[in-house]
Amino acid sequence: MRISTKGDYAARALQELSMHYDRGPLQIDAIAERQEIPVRYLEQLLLILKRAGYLESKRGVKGGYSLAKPPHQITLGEIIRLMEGTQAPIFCVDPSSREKCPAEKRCGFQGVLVEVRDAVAHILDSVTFEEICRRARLKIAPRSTSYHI
Amino acid sequence: MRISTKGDYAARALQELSMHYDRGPLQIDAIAERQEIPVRYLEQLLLILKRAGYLESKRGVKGGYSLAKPPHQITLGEIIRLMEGTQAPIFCVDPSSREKCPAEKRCGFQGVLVEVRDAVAHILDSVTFEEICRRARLKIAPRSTSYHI
DNA sequence: GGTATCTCGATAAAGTCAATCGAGTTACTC
DNA sequence: GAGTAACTCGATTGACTTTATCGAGATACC
Repeated sequence: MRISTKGDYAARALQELSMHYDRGPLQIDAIAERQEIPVRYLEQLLLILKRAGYLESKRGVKGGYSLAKPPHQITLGEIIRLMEGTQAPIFCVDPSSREKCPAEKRCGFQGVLVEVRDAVAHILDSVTFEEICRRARLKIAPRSTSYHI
Repeated sequence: MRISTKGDYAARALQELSMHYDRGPLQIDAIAERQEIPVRYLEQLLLILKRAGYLESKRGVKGGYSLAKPPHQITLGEIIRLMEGTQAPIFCVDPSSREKCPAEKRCGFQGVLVEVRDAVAHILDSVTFEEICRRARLKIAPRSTSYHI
């Protein structure tokens, strides 16, 4: 699995939105500025997230984006899969691909690659954005033990 | 981590050479044919493997490539790293990269990505080409319990 | 001397990634 | 109801990477 800027930016945007959850919409410009993402590119990514049901948007003055569900119901794994297309390290162990490996019958490492894929998926699917927020807050204010959303 | 044809082809070539270990050199054409790899492309990959010390070559009639060390001393992990450049899912957790993440101070998922990187490395580094041969042979002749190199 | 084979660097075709742009549409505010 | 702030959407572009392909050469064996 490789994470390109697409998945990276999307995850970072969702982190910002999670940290702002229940406090009204956040504007594209604000997210882009805080995470140093090109605005016009972020625009596209937020649209993808919206169409997939993760975000709600509001137009006009005081508009912006907000989460369509609480941070603890969104995992990093689903976002990466949505943005990157797959998590498989190689096409022959990609469940969403129907392309078949020509050497499958004499391939000794396909099994290993399946293990890799599953290990990665297990880690990413077990982390929600609530957890990501918690970790981000620990970095920003390491001494704080309180927990605000 | 993503495995492109480069790492894929290299690993498959090494598998062929491992299965032929101690039985003299194998020619590029033979390897290419068995694994359905473009000959002129495989040529380049074998050169990389040779320069890195994994292969020996012999020119002229009955020449070809052979392993420079026994299959159990080569891991899939080192080959993937050699061919793909890195195993890190993203630049900010790539130990060989000096590029720094601009958002590190407020990033909640860098830790998760480190976990992913280490999990992948652990799996790939624990598999040698001896093991890969064993698995390939099981596929080719599932009933055989004998073990030949 | 001739043939089989590896060696090496240059080049090219194709695809992907990461934006950038322009022209909308919607909704709020005054 | 005019104006402005904000999201929407599709097209395009430039750079880069991947995946080869090619031609000419060097080496070893018979």
